[in-house]
Amino acid sequence: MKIDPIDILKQNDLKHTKQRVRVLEEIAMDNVAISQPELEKKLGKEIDRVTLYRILNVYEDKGILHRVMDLNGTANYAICSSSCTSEHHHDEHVHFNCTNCHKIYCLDVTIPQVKMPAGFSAVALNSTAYGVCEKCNARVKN
Amino acid sequence: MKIDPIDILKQNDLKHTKQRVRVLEEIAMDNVAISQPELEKKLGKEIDRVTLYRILNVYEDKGILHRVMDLNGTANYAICSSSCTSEHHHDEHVHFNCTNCHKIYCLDVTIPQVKMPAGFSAVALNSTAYGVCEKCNARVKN
DNA sequence: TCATAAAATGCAATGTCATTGCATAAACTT
DNA sequence: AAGTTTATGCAATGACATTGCATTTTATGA
Repeated sequence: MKIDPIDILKQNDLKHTKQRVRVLEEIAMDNVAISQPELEKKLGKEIDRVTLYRILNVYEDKGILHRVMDLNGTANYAICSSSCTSEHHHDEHVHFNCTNCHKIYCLDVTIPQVKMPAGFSAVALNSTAYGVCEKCNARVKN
Repeated sequence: MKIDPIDILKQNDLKHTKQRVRVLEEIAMDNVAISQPELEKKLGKEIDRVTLYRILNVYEDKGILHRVMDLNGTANYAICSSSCTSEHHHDEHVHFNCTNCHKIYCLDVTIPQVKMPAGFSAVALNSTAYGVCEKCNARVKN
């Protein structure tokens, strides 16, 4: 999937600023979700802390990014599939949270449906696996 | 399942203090996970903020409680099944996070196993459904 | 039961992280 | 190009968690 930050901004009626473009570029870099602290480390020289928060919030509201919480309650962000809108976030894939490098991967694995008990109506289902990721496993072996 | 706070403390080599007992009592009250802020609201008069944090941490370390993060990154705590130890948390049931009352339920539904991509080794799998819970659904209908 | 040692508690201070208000700067419109 | 609207950056504030230390409480053994 090709990501064009400028297209995304236009489609969502957002003004085109270099900060917003940079954030999208950074998050689209690979298929892992990136945490707010990491983003801040990478973009801190170019973008103010506050602006970063605001951009991330706008993107989440618009359905451009989805937010995943890791075990420490830190927010991680990844590009949403194209079907997400501000009304509906479809985030129906399994996440993988590496306990070594703390990266969160969006796996290409759909979440198996589970039966809810009577009275409970679910609108979304999240699933996160914890363990050691590809890269960290490789690093140990070699 | 019957919960006896004093037994639990003995089994885990923890000193018997009234604060520790109160925390366990409060969390064992129903089958939903309770958040740190809620606990603080309920116990704030009896227990100092800091002590509460420390107790929760000890309980988590010992495998007495497990911690679930909600969408806002707030920690929620629930009594662990008896098989949890400080080395291994088995938390292999689906959680239900009510978007109305924000309670987190531990459902009696085991998480379906999912296949990991090559290279990824998972040691734990968490699953959380979001929606409206039993009680909130009932409240709307009547 | 009392004295002692070990540990938990409460308070104050510190640290981290997120949010708000406002002046300035940048982007879209005509 | 000028004016309006919106985003940005900075400073201040607010919410939340952690650490150090003095005091209190619990467990142990005479």
